[in-house]
Amino acid sequence: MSATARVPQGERTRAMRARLLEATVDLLVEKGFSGTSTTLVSERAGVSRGAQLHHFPTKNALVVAAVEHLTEIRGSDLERAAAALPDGEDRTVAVLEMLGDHFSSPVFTAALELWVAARTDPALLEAVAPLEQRVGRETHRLTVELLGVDESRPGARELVQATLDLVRGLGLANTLGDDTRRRRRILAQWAVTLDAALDAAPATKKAAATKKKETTS
Amino acid sequence: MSATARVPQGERTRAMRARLLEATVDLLVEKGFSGTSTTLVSERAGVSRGAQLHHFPTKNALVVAAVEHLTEIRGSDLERAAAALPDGEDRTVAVLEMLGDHFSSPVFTAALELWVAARTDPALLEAVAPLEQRVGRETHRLTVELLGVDESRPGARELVQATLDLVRGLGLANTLGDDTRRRRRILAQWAVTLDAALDAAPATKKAAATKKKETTS
DNA sequence: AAACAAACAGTCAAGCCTGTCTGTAAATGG
DNA sequence: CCATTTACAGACAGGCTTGACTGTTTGTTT
Repeated sequence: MSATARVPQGERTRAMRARLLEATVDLLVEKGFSGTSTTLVSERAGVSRGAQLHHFPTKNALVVAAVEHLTEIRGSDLERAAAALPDGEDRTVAVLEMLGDHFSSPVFTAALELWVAARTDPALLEAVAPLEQRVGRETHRLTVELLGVDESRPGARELVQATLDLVRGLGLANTLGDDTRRRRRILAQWAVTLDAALDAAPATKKAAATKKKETTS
Repeated sequence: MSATARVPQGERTRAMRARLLEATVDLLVEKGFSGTSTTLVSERAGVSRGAQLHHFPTKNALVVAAVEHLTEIRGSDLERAAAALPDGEDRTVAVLEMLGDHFSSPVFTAALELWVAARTDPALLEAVAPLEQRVGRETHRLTVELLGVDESRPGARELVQATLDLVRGLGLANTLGDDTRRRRRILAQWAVTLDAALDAAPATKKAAATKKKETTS
């Protein structure tokens, strides 16, 4: 009689899929996209080949699910990091370093692998493109909010975009070796320049809340 | 005696290797790194498998040679594009667009594939890292020269680096679809900001030659 | 011109990867 | 408590890739 439902099926499925997706992301970072074979994933996840194929019938299904999983991780990572930002005077530099760190983290590396692979894999592209676009838009929105940028000012929007493309480029540079020191120097300088550019003719800048900086030496 | 050297061996070797390397680079762009199999390369190059293995005994040898080949192409491409730059007043924007175009071109795409693959392939990394570093330094030098930047001024060097990392990021964004319009807008704004930042306190700026801009509205 | 070396051609085996297939255990529903 | 469905296990075949290997042609050297 005791032998009724020990572990409900929903729970089992969730755990199994989670383990597989985590292993997939880990392997993307460790071995790259082409090195992430389904056999390796099942081994790494401690899941039998049969079970894996049950939950994800094809490699594409697995990878697409991994893309979605990764997108969620990236989103929550960013929000968490944003919430932990100090409110002090060096707000801009803190925001930039937070972004720079994110785009140099393993999650970005995994995303980069998928990104590059998707370029020559139509099926993957179909899954990656919309999600990446979403992440891009959200990151933009978040950055605008964190920096208190008035996007109605001409050029402001482009400067935010440039900032994000810059950290993407820095993230790319970071994949071939630790680039932290260089990144810090560059972002510190960019923070000064960006502030100057955005404060140039403040018009109705809502950032009245934010303390204005006349930092320049 | 007339039947001496019809086609000298050196010539044949050079032509054969060139065909193989070109095919390799083409396939990197078309199919990505993992899609670039040695069989495909030999087919594409119109070279027998035996001949291929004669010139490049292993895939690694082929790819490493392709990296070097690509590095040369990138170098000469950049120099050629630099030489073709107009001398007019919008020098900065022209330089930035030239860089942006280069980092959005097929050669960059091929380099990106190698770059990403090298991250998880020690043998490849050994070949890619030093060459990429060289290209990076040369690009930096070229940019400094084209923009007439005085690197002795604090922050100037970092702004140039930021510019290059930005175009790298823009190049990355361009791989998932044509991004030309957005890139132009961003670079136009970046040019304004960069000029303002570099001209801020001109000290002994040698760019006395370059016309000064008080563009800001 | 003869011997030698380099260039070129194509076949073959070993290994890996993916996805199919058959079989077993566990859980839910009546 | 039995039937049905879902979860899990592992063997297997087909395809592709790499590099080794044998044989043929072409250029070089003396």
